[in-house]
Amino acid sequence: MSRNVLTAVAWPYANGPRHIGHVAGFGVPSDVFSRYQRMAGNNVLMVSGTDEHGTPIQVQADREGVSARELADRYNRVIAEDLQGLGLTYDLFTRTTTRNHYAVVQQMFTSLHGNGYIAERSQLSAIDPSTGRGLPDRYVEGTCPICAYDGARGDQCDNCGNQLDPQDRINPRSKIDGRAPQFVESAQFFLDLPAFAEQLGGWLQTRTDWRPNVLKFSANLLDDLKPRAISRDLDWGVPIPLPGWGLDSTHRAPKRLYVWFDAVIGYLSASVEWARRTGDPEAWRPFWDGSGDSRYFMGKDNVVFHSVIWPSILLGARGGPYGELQLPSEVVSSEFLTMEGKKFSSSRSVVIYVRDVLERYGADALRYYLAAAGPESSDTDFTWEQFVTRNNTELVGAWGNLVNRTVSMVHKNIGVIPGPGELLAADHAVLDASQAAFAPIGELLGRSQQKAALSEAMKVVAEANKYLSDQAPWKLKEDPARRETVLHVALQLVDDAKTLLTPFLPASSEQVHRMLGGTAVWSGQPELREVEDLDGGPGYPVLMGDYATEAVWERRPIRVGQPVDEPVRLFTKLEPTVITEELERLEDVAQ
RNA sequence: CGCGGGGUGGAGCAGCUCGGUAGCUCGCUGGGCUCAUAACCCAGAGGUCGCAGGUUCAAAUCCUGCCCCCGCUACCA
Repeated sequence: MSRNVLTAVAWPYANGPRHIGHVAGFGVPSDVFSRYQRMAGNNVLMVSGTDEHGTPIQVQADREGVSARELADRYNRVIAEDLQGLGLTYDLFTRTTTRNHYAVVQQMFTSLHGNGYIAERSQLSAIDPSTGRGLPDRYVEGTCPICAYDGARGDQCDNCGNQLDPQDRINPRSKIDGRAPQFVESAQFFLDLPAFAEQLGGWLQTRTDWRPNVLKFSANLLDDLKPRAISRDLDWGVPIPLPGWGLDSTHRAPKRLYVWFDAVIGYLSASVEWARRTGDPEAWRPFWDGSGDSRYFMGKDNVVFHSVIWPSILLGARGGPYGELQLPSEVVSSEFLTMEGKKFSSSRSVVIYVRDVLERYGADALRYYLAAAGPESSDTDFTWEQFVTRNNTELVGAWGNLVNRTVSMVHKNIGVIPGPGELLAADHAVLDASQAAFAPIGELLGRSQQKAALSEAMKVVAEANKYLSDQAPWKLKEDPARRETVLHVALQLVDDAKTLLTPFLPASSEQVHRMLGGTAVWSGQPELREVEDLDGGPGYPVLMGDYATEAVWERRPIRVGQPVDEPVRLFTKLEPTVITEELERLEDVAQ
């Protein structure tokens, strides 16, 4: 029974390389989910891309003296490389600056506008006097008129907590250059979120299987929904597809669709782009027409966009060329990863970049740690000490060593995968337990309980180690038949564990697959491809891949008679000095 | 201020929805094994489950109050 499953992964903002907090939230969980779904026989479409519009990129580009597009190009590539290195199996990882994306966003705007959910209305906006661009509230700071705290920014004072209107602050100044912004009335487009409150409320009430924190938070938002601006005074973004507001507009100040509006539509535009690239432009529809599931992965700071705003857009655009677009089946939000007790912050150099960890310790080591100790249901602290410990005891000591000792014995004593011979009660017991693990672990993965799933899979590993100790095949030199049976059982357990761990540890599972005589690809990996824009824009890199591999979520009997070579080491044991080295590295960067 | 999450042996966590010998991983102590990256296996020590009340034959688990920590509060993407 094959289902269509859309895995929608939050779009990383293209203003720098990704740190491990980012990928702990959206990256590893979404890939574990997708890999499992494919192994379970479902059709998966996993899409995402870099989010490249908006003020922060424009500001950073100005600072570096390059265009926003150049900056976005740079980090789009960096991020795509980071995610490829982690082995995230996107069917398409694209970007928001493609012509396809612009077209889909504009179509959605047009549908919403046609259905009466977008209104034009005047709003007081802060304008940067040096560039003429709009300044988001976050970029304006000043003295709080209520408590006199200097440094109040956004629309709220960090000190006394009172809501502020930006123009009320004393001595307002731009965070970018310290100059006083001008406050001008400016026409903006607003999305009528209150129009959907009732419908969303009813829908959320049916979502009983979501994580409670997402549900409660979302329900809370519905009580106080306000229309929300979807345009900005900025020339970096998707043009507004109305007469007089478009790219060629000369009689109006530059305005573009606001970045959050175009970013969430990326899920749809990337699906459309994927379909066009596969040669069947309609292939995206089964993933959006309500016949399957759609699961969205993000950090908790992003929940509002996925549980309220994106569903509103989907509801409000109905009747357009994309038909009835399904609401999220589930919004999976991760909590935050902190770093040695502090919040991750690139600007304050409290940061560990994905690429550094990949380079030094490998993708599976990082994936394992984030899956085993990540912020699945509560904020979690990353420490190097824990990273080293878990790597050495669990990956190297338990799993890597199981593979190594088993394969090594088979190679030295037999040379091929031995047949089972006569199975005793102990053999049956451990084999039955291992086979029985597939269903409950799959169930856990289906419900996004990844920590529990991984822990259960590791129990199979522990059982196998215990079995070897109990049966002690190294003492069976006088009874080669029994020894072959024990090693056969042990290899089957290794193979089972390999399958169970594949969603978490794709690269090392592939290696185990090969050690046991597998020749076809077991777990697919993403490729970075240079492609042409489909509509005549500049080319760009994407992540795509062929993920239709041998991996299936069930026991596969090992192939008796296959030659077995000396084992390769799956993981590297880390010296404790790694901890101090990394901590010193952090301090160096911070200075 | 509002909302949410959390406080369980030295560390990190599960259990709490549907009350009934407090569980897992790491660390520690002792033993075993020696196939394996000093990895693996067994046994043991260590907790009045934040505090104070309440309900109950029985509470980590339900109710009330309090203390402490963290996050979110949306025009930051």
